[in-house]
Amino acid sequence: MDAVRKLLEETNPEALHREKQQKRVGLPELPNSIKGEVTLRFAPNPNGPLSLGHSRGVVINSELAKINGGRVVLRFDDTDTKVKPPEPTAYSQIEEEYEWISGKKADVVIRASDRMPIYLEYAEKMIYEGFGYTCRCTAQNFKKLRDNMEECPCRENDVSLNLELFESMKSGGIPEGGAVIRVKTSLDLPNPALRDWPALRIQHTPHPMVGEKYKVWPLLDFQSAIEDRLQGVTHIVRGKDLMDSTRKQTILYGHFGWNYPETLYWGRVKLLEFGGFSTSGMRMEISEGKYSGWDDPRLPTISAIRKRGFSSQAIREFWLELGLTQKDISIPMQSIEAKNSSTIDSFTERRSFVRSPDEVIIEIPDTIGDYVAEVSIPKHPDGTIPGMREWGAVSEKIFVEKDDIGIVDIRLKGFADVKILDGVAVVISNERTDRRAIAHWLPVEISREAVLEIPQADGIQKVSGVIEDYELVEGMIVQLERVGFARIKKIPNNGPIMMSWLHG
RNA sequence: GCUCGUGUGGUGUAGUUCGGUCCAUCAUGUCGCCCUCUCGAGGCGACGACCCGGGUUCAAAUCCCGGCACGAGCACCA
Repeated sequence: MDAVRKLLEETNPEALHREKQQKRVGLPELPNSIKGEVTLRFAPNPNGPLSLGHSRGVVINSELAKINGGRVVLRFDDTDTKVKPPEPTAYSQIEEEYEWISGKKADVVIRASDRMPIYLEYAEKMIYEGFGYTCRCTAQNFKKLRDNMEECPCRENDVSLNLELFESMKSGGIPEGGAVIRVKTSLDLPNPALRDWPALRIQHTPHPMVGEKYKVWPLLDFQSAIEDRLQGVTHIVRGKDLMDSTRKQTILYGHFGWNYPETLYWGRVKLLEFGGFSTSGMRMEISEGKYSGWDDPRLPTISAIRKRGFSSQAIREFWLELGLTQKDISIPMQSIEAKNSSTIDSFTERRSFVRSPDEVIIEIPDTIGDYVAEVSIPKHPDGTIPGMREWGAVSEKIFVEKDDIGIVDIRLKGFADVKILDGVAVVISNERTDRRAIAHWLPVEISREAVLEIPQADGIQKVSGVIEDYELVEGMIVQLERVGFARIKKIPNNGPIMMSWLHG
């Protein structure tokens, strides 16, 4: 060891003074970027509102824009009218959800369906220049040829015929599946997915936003490539399942004589409790009545988790900590919940919620010396929220959880040490006399019936009890002492207060 | 099958570019303790990892070669 040390002193003295390593925080440097001249984009399909999975894109892109002095283009990739047709209400909802997640409006908002003339123009230019052609092969036939690195017969058609066919496609003269516009690539590319890839196809299904105006629609790889160029996108951050998109688009950029943006990737994320994030899948299950709507608490959508009470800061910190690795990962929901706990805890008031409440009679023995019946408990134990919950003077009836009564010697939080026997709690002292367990409880006067709804995979579990009826407001998030975080969902004039479970 | 990508504790993540106190960072988790009054909060502590096999080197998580495992793409979806 000493020999090594000596050697190091001679050859590499700095190595001896290395500091204990620290964890790098925040996103890594954006390659090839100039501060203030960075443009990123977030391009969801508006076939439904945003899911938790989408929020990664919002967070990463908006954060990169923030630290690089750049901007984010929110682009609706709505060029599929058939397989994943757009949902008209999703556009504005996504804009709003983007703002909620990132804390800032998108700098630019565009819809691909509004910009069709531009894409068609570029398609025509591509054909005219000879690096695009109209292919009338069936998908199966083309695949067969492509797999053998063989040209399809349409490839040799001259430009005028290609243009003529393109016109015919646009005017509706060719049925769906009857033709496609392809980008010429080298056919001996090792990756078969890249060979003469399709850029535009025919769709006769009307588009929910622009109707039947267009019969030819660009595919993602073409539309996205053109639009990124037009918007001056400098950096693309996308899932690594889209690596082939990068390669296809790079070929197209080459044809046009453009330089492709820097591209970064993230791996696939699965939430253990939910699996993947399929918008179309959720859309189907909602319409089947399996879920009450996009904001059903069992769904991994932004609207659902937001309604449940997750903070956008927690979502941001969560994704930022995962960073930009290309690993495919599975995350337990618990880790987002832990993040949320730490972000909301300091500004979340405490309340007592007694489950399975049993009535207990308070008895104050004559032998007790100083006794105070008044109870007031801090709204937050650390004082981050000033003020007390003033319960007033405790009369004789209180509620205690069934399980706590069995403990016998217990402390009623914020009030007194008691001994509970046969439904009677004999007060020992207001002050703590020993290290007995502390239980939450409620005087009858300030308690009100309440039901806590806990979403489960197979339905909603309902836990009933009594809630501390002190300054409760519909919509507020509280931490139920010894239970967990919950949202006050509904305070009806009659009947129990409804609460929805957030997490522990 | 072809193509591409990824392998650091239970789960994530830092460190890998340019080999060196790296007996490896941080968070979460699990377990334990504490709490000036929540045993699902908070505080403190413990546990726990470089995919495998070779090679280069005084020195390998880091470089080279070969395996293996996992994931994704191969749609006229995005």
